Amino acid sequence: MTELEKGPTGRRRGRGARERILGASQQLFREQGINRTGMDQLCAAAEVSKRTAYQHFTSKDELVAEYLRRFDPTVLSGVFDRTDLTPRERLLAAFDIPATTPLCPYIAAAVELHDPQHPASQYARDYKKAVAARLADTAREAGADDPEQLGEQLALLIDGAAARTRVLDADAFPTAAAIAAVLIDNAIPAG
Amino acid sequence: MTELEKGPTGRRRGRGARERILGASQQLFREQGINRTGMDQLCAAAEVSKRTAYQHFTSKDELVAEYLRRFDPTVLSGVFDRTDLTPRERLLAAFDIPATTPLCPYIAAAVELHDPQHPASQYARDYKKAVAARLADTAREAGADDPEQLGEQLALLIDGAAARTRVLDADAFPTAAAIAAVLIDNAIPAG
DNA sequence: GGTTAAGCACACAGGGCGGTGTACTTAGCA
DNA sequence: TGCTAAGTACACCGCCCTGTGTGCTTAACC
Repeated sequence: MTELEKGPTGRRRGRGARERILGASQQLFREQGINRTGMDQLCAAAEVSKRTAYQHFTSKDELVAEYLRRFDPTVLSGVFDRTDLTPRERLLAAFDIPATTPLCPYIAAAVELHDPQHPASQYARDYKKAVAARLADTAREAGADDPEQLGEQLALLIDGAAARTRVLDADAFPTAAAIAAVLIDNAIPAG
Repeated sequence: MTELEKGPTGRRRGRGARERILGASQQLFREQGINRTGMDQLCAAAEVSKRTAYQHFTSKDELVAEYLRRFDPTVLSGVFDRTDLTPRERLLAAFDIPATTPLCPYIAAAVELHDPQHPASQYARDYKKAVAARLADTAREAGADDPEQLGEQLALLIDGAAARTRVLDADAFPTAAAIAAVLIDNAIPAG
């Protein structure tokens, strides 16, 4: 006599609570921020009882850490995997994507959590370094003089565009892309 | 028989509460963040009773707005006023200063308040635009081809360095300064 | 010296949040 | 069919936070 909806697996709504919690986190933490999203609201959105949530994650901090660790990087990695683009085009394409995303969740998390020792802050650093490394790889592929430097510079541009977009409420990625074009042309001997 | 300390004006500690509140805000909001700083703590630091604080500011939001509106921009404006430097040197000097400041308080406020309609968010936008305008002025003075564009670009670099410094817990301003040097040299015909 | 504005001390209301306790229900499996 | 793991519903605790009410004290100025 249950009126609960059945998922694609044919299981009861309740099954797979952990994934639904993480899914709701992705949405709510980004839209509203971490501190402004209470566990009550999050559980309601995930269609999960609060008790269950605290059986999967011992605390909200742990949930936040997992949310950042598991942050879906397909948006950015998708750019690096596009074989139809030249390395130079791939570097520039990195500035087209994030315009849709309001602000890099790692920057927001670093501000909101405000504790460099927080496990989530560690994941944020890891992610930032990983992005810079991938940019450096592509820069090397493009034949840049100093790929590490260029990768770090491009990563800084992305973060700057993200932060400025957030504060000014206006897309700053075109400006960043223009700078990137200059840097890339300066760093690649042949052009 | 009062044991209260006397200030330089000879007045009782209690006088000038508003200024002390704003002063404590400057320190605590920056060090701990806005949301993590309670009014109790702030009043204690300002040596002001809570009741008095709420007579000067009807709400914490109003205090936050005033804190941002009154944010002391001498650090940055001091750079622009240095007549001993060439315009080009002044543009580059803008990347030496903010290393001491943990993160531009406006970026932090935009994340913490999370509401573009918040009056403080308006002040944040005003400040960002003002900085970009001053950079553009100096760029024009330096003979740049497109001063507005260069000013916007340099402002983005500053924000990027600030954000990245915060997340990575490592000074990113040298990287930003290196990019700035490239942009400036590219934008000024004579060099 | 008396008036007035500014400030103080302190308790407390009201609400939200993180987190827990308890008793019940369901799905899957042997 | 009966056991177990997963989930549910819901009340509840304690904490902290913003904001207020009340009565008292002090400084400044005429």
